[in-house]
Amino acid sequence: MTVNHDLVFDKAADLFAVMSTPIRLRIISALCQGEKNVGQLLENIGVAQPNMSQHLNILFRSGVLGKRRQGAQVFYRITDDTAAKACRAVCTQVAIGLDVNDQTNKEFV
Amino acid sequence: MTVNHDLVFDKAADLFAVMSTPIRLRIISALCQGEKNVGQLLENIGVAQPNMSQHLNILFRSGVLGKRRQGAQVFYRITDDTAAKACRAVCTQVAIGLDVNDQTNKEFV
DNA sequence: CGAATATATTCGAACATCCGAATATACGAA
DNA sequence: TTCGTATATTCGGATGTTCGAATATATTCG
Repeated sequence: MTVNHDLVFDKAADLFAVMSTPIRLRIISALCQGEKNVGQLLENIGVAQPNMSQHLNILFRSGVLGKRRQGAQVFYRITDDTAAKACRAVCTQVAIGLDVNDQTNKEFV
Repeated sequence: MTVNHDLVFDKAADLFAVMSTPIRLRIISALCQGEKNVGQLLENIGVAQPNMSQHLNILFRSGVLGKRRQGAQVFYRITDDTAAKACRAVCTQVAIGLDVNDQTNKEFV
């Protein structure tokens, strides 16, 4: 039994769309270092709080992130390794391309 | 000398945006098997010719594809391995997720 | 309970994207 | 040059995305 290619490309395109804004890539990158709550993400990433919330929701609904509430705070974490790896791979390659003086630059998580 | 993260995330997001439609993923996937001209791509992918041309142009301008003219035909090829690998990796993972009966499904180029 | 903090939702405008239709350009053959 | 084929461009409408502003909800503390 083999999978329907139409569906695969549709779903893959959806995932790429989820990763198609710098803010969401920043969020994924920040969470690669481990679970963080919204306040911590706001410290790292220059974006308004409601805007952050919307981006987090997009990442959550797409399955890239999971969340848990702890008191008044909500902690997000990466739940889709494929997305995180794609983020890391592409960001690393882009960084190498931009930084021709340091081809070993691998600082992207 | 270290690269500017803002720029990296911007450029990576652009690349993800380029890969965020099923048609363009199909094109990339088809070209992983080797260079093809526009007519051949039209045979493989159900899309109108002007539409195909627009998608090819987007992929070309972003650096994912290269092209060469040979007579009346234009041949496209993959020039950005990172994009092709990201396409392959994500499509394969999505396919595995969709096809729980065949976890070894690796047919995506 | 009321106030303070943390996070989420809704709304609307600005802007971007995708497609189909029509048209344009490039090349080869006659 | 004219015709036929191959590919590209332009335009417009429909649709989607992003952001800021305003507001709503959830939780803790006093």
